[in-house]
Amino acid sequence: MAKQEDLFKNVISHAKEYGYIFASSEIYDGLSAVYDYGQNGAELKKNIREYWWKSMVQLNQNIVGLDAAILMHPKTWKASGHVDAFNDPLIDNKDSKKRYRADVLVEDYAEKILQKAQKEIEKARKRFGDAFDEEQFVETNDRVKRYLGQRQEILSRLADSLTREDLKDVKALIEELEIADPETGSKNWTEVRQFNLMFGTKLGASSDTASDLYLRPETAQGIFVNFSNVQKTGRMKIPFGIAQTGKAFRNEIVARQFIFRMREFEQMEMQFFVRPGDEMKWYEHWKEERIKWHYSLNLGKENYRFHDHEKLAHYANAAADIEFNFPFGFKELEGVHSRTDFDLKAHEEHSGRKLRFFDPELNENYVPYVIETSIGLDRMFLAVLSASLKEETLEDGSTRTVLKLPAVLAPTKAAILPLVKKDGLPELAQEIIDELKWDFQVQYDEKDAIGRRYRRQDAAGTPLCITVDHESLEDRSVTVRYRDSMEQKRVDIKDLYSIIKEEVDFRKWLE
RNA sequence: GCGAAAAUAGCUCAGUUGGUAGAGCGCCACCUUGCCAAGGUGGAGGUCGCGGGUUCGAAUCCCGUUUUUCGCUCCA
Repeated sequence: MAKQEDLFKNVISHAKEYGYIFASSEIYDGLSAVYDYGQNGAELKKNIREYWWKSMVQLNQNIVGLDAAILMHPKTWKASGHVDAFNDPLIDNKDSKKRYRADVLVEDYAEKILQKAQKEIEKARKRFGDAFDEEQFVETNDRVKRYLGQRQEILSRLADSLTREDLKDVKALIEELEIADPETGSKNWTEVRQFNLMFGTKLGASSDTASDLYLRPETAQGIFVNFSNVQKTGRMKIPFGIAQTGKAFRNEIVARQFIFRMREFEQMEMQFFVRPGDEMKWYEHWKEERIKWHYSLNLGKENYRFHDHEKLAHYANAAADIEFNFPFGFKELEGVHSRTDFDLKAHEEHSGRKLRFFDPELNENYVPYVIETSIGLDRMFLAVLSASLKEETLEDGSTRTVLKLPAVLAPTKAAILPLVKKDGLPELAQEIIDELKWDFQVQYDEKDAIGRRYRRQDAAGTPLCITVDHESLEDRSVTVRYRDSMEQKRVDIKDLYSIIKEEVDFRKWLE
């Protein structure tokens, strides 16, 4: 365990040292759970995004892209359920230090009263046998009437307080009912506080006329509200998908574990619209497709596993996570969800617009069902980075730090190194760069001994080093040195393009 | 949000009972060498996280605060 913590610390400090990730606004002490991507991080992140985008949009004729705005009409979040689901009144117990949802505490209490009433009913049923009339009993038995009345009173007062956002009254209710911490029995509660998981902002410059908006907590809704636009203008036929990458924002109570849980993060989502009844077939299809995508990067199959949801969200009828073995254990990396027609139906109701598809084969109109694949780009970044960082012991007993990034994702594809910085070697190196830079991200380095430069590129994740020496001036050949094997071979300068291409080719990696 | 720990140069860390701020690595320049991190010379870089207090004097003692890490909690 201690070893795992060390590994995670190494990943974090390596990420900073080699220009991958910096704390946001670091010169002002940083901003909690917000990070910036540095010169190498920006490249790696872009390459991951591109690897995903190509696999979705470019390789599938029935999937198209979209780039919806972060700001959306406030009704969107009412329809999606986020206004209700992301608004939790929370209360802490001062003795046990446990945190609970205040409304759940009260609801559980009301549930207990209901159980008492049901016990009475069961008792009566046994007593009266077949002659038992439940309806009549409930209406006439004082004890049952009292229980049910009590329950009703509690629940309506809770609902009333929550709609008025009167949190003081929720606290008062908990005190009046003498609700105790379910685990410890303590009644020493803090005030009830509202945590809105969505970031609010204002549209309009003057504060009195401005209207309240939210920064989107997920990118999916941008796809749903554009369903008909894309379907009609793209002449899309079911089944088809809409893919999107973009920022989403959540005001997490506790955001931690480096870039794993951030307040501002980037999602890569694809919503696949299918005929109702076909959803399980497509759910299985996309589970398989997505895990194949992950395996293609060779980060180790043993580092992935599926986790099927037992408890389903309000919108789903099947859901699985693809979990990755991060330095702090297996955690969610991607979700594949069968979202039913929940979202499109909700938007139909709230907008009054039809979000349907006319299926010529069935000759009927329906609201399509949706299979969602949703992956956190920042989490994928962390997965790639932490799985790639290796400390190797070489044959001679010395060690080297090497970042074995998949070459297709590496920020710099090749470093061009003159053996010495004289005799015309730098000039030839520069000539090679000027030829390669049109197709690949390449870098020049002439500082320090050649061995040291190799190691520097190893640690930064560059898959290839190309060394120019005196022989190069005579026969236009150079040494290519491979990061992972440390092997070298002599090649012609004119072959460099195809050698690099072979290493970083999208098709070679994904097919 | 609660509890615990930490914060000194780009990085890793020393810094004695309170007395002018240090090392190694890295970085920059020049010289030398040249195929796996190891040569030489010179140089830049720090209000010791921030704010207050005690003191003749605070990196060091006290209080507060911010950030980070770990545990709990939360996670459509």
